[in-house]
Amino acid sequence: MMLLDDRKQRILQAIIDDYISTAEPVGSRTVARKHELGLSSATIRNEMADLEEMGYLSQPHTSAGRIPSDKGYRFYVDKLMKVRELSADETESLRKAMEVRISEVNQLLKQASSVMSRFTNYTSVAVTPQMKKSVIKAIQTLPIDTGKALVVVVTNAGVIRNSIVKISESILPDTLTRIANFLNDKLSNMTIEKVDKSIFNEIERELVIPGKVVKPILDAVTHCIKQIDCPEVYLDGAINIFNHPEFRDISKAKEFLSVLDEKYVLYSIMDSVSNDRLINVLIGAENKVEEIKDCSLVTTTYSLGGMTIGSIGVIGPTRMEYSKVISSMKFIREKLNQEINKLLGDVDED
Amino acid sequence: MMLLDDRKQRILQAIIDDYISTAEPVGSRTVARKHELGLSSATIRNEMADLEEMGYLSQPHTSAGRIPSDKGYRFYVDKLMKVRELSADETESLRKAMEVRISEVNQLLKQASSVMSRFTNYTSVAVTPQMKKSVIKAIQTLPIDTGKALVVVVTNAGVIRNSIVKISESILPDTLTRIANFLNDKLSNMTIEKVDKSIFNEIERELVIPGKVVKPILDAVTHCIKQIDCPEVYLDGAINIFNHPEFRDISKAKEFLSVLDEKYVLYSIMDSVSNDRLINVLIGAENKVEEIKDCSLVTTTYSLGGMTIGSIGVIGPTRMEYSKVISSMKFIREKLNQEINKLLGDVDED
DNA sequence: AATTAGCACTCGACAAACTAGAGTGCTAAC
DNA sequence: GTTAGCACTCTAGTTTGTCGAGTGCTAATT
Repeated sequence: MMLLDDRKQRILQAIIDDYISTAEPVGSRTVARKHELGLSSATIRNEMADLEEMGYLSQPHTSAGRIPSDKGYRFYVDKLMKVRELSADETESLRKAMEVRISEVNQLLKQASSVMSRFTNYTSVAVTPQMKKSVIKAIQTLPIDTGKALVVVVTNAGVIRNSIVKISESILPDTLTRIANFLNDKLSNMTIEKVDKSIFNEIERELVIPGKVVKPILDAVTHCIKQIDCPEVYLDGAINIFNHPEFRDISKAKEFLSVLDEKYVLYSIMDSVSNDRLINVLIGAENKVEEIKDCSLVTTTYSLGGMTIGSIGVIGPTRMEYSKVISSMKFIREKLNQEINKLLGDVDED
Repeated sequence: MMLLDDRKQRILQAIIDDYISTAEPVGSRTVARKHELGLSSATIRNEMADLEEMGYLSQPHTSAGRIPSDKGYRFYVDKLMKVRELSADETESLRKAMEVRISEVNQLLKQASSVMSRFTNYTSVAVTPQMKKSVIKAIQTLPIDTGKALVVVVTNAGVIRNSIVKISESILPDTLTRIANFLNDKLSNMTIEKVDKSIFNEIERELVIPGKVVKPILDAVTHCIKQIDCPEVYLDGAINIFNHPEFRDISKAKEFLSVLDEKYVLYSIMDSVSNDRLINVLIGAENKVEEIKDCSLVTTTYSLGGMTIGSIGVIGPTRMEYSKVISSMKFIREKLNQEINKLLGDVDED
């Protein structure tokens, strides 16, 4: 495959920069005028025809300027784009926005998502991963009231779930404590994927307590574990899409928003993004969901002790300010990792 | 003020029924044709002119049919509308949709909201109320790991919040239990609005435990209480608005969605609705938020032992299928109250 | 051989002009 | 009190024409 020579690259960059800021197809004259390449429009015209043939640009219709194709954006993001430095004001406001007392990891993610959407003017998504590999740290049962108890499950990733159970009123707090201790012995330090029916059966056999009390508690534990494993999706700044002309058409806006409404679709997209890089960029049809094939997605993940505990992404039109999004996301990622450590740092020890 | 005679009422009803189903301004001919009132279009024309003068109808422009005004809808909802009975299929599918094992009240609300939006094809909002009047049932501290403990607060309304605290590693589980017992003695059965700085100061004075441990735990309790009191807003079916022609205009859709995005605006609307009736209907400009002055809101609340623990609403264009919305909401309300009782029935005892 | 100027052509966006149709208000007849 | 008839109004949709930006090609220039 033919490579882009230096001049072609500069022209491509000029076109994409221009298109990102104006949203209008870019013509040869514009390139010649605005960017000082020392070339006439005719020359640029020829180069643009080449770039189109090579698949980096496309034409909405014959007598319009060119717009970047997915391939064009890909090249731009990988090779051409100048990384934008955040100004002091910007870092300051991001830093401030992340300074909130937060007690659970999910809340932190949610907050980060909100910050990103406001800062970038795009829509932001945050998801918690499947937690199959996370480890149970503690299980506790608390008497709340006559006939009621609370079951709490805590994992090494700082996720906490609880569930109320009705129990016979004759159960003494001590009994509950005994059950909790037994559950802790059996289950703590296990990954949740390993917790299954057979273990519960075993527990039910070994733990002989009069009155039907063990079963409902085990059910509650199961329920908590299911909830821990069940990924959550947070969304922010959905209406930001109305700021971008590509969604002026109502049916486009609807398509986009309908994807956001289906949380599991969103989840599967976020989940399928490979996370081999710090920041991942998925351009246009690189994602498989038809409805958002004109959108790009910039994502990153957070981890604690080698375990991914959440990922966050910004989604907007392919004509996205990649530079701004990527640099702010790097910053937020950093900040978020710090916060997570502050919060849970020493809980984890692998 | 002049009252509507029987014929005017029937004509008004015909017009509104028609407009609700077609979304097109209704002309005199249409009324004469579709609804068998035994009157000619000319007569109806005269009556319509009267109805307009009286404020029940309005004309988008001189040579169009009439559309109902807010006042017209109000009369329709209060007096004219035939209550729609849900079919067996419909009740069945609603009943099924509400059958999910759910452990916390908020989840239940969220589920109800989702069901309503799917069933009605409008957007649904659910909010938890301010919980100032709710009563602390239990506070517990759990050791999770060396240097970490979990603080859990439970209220009579079934709301549970927790917060992680870092504590010195030398604190023994027994000490934690002692602290918890002390907190329970002091705080349980108090309404959360009564819990303030001075009580915490008192506790800090009386509860002498070496090592800085009491303070962080109290902070965590404060944090949990703040969270309990902090209302939450759930949203579902936002894209449903695209099904309705009044939002075909992108700026209208944006206005609507921007209100949904501002959770606190939504909250304040839902909160301000008087709940003196089973089902409340707020039509058009009856709500004070400019952006949704062309929308109506149908709401209801759920309570447990006299305390409101959540409210849910459906929001859509003023041209709403009030009948369907109201009847399904009645059903969901019923169902939800049952579920809440099943879940928390005997926790509460006033 | 690469670059540029020049020119005919294409196409979409926009505005002006026109048409069809639905609905009204009014008057006069029933 | 009700209805038929008619002139009038206004919107939505279509047609037509114009403008301008941009292209591709060819021939001249460096």
